[in-house]
Amino acid sequence: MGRTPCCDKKDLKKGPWTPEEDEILVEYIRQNGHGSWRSLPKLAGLLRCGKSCRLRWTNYLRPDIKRGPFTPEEEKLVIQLHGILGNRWAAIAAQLPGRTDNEIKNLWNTHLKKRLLCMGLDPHTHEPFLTRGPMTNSPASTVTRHMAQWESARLEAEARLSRESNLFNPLPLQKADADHFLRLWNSEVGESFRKINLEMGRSPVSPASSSVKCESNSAISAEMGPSLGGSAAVANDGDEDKECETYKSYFQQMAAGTESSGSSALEDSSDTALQLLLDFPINNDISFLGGDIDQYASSSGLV
DNA sequence: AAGATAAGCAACCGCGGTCGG
DNA sequence: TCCGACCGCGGTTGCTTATCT
Repeated sequence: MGRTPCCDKKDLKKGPWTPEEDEILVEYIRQNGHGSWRSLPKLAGLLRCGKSCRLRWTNYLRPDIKRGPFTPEEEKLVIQLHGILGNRWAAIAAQLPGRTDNEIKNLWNTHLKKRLLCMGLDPHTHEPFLTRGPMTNSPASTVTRHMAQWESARLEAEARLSRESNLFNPLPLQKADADHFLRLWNSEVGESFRKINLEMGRSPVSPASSSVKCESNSAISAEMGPSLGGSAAVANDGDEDKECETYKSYFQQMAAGTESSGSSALEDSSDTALQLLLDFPINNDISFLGGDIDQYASSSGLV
């Protein structure tokens, strides 16, 4: 019963790959495909375990891998997706063509995490350290997390779909993504998500949560930027002030919503948050959804 | 110039889900 | 239905290179 062991690890080489080994692996996969990773090393004549071969191929030798430094746009996208998905590197990598999960993980651990820390942001939550307590209960933060949950599920399904469709369909990924997202948004799933947001807005909110303080531009972008798709966390151009104003007005509306006791105000703030999500990043930051997103958005009455 | 330290990155390890026998 | 191998993923390690003192 069962299968034979994966590899007995005896006489198997470890450590860095040599150019000769790379050549053997590439040539074998080019001619035969990888098939079963377990049997590949033996068939190809490599003294490596299948796992090592798979890793080498997926992280380094695959022909569609984009080498070289990350562009600011890619870094921005990684930060935003991390705010939504957390440390799910494979799901993040699925949105960055040519980049591997390992590469993105390394980028995050060596660059982006430090960048957020320098800005006073918690790399795990993307929220400011200083306003951590009240903010975690703030409506903005709650809305963000609910959105993140929905968005997380969407991206996971999307990543799976794109992997599968790439096997058979050479069509550009981005258009398909945009279609998929908008169909989903306009479907019952999206509808129920919007209802959840409204219901969540009715739940009691501590008065302390209204004391939203904008410690700095970066503090604002921590709450709005990564999670809602804003870009101030990595903004490096002249739009920072404009973006900050957008964030400030967002929080003013959030604070106003919690100060008034009526549920309608909370519903409004949820809607406002949703609207900002739809309005704010659509032309810039959720570029992976496709260049003609405006057309889809307007035709579906989202903007 | 040399040693120490930091940064970057490739690769390994272990876990959990899935699937085959 | 159960057991165990396979696969993919995220966390971690360790080597190499760059920078600092």
